[in-house]
Amino acid sequence: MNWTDERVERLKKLWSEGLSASQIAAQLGGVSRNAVIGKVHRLDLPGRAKSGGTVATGRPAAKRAAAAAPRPQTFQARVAPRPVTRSLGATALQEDIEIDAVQETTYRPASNVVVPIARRLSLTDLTERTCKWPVGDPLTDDFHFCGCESQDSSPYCSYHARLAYQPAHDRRKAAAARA
DNA sequence: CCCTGATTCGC
DNA sequence: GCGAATCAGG
Repeated sequence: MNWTDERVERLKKLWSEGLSASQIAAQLGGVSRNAVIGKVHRLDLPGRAKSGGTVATGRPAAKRAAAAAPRPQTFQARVAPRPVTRSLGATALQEDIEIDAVQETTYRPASNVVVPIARRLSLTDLTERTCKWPVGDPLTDDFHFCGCESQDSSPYCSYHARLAYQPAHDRRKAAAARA
């Protein structure tokens, strides 16, 4: 990716607004957070005085001569595929529960399901370890993602994973019971 | 481990 | 100039 004037402007703006380098990288796209940080320094923009990082000792001298390191991957984790068949326009978690869990399955009455506390993350705040369960109407600005800690490499937290991946036999039972 | 920014240096 | 590798700190 090329640092066009326009992209540099966006970088300056976002950096001044206090976004982290990784968030800016995600927003600009096509660059790593390292690239963003490097650019920030080259532009001689004011650093974060004291937050997070500290003065590093820098890289130890040459060592990657023979490396030819394989490029890790510029993560392009977009939104996860929609898990459930309905309720795209649901406004809140509670509604998802009613529609998908209560009706579809033979609801277990007193199961100790812990409803996660939504962190209301926006798209650019998602990482590979945050729950990507969409909440709200994507067309309105109250739309956000659950953002809870996701299990293992799952795109969802444990709670939403249960809603997303209902075993076939569960659904069948529910359907039979209804009919 | 997750994240943050900082630095060096091969390209 | 660019940014991956690496470091150091929360």
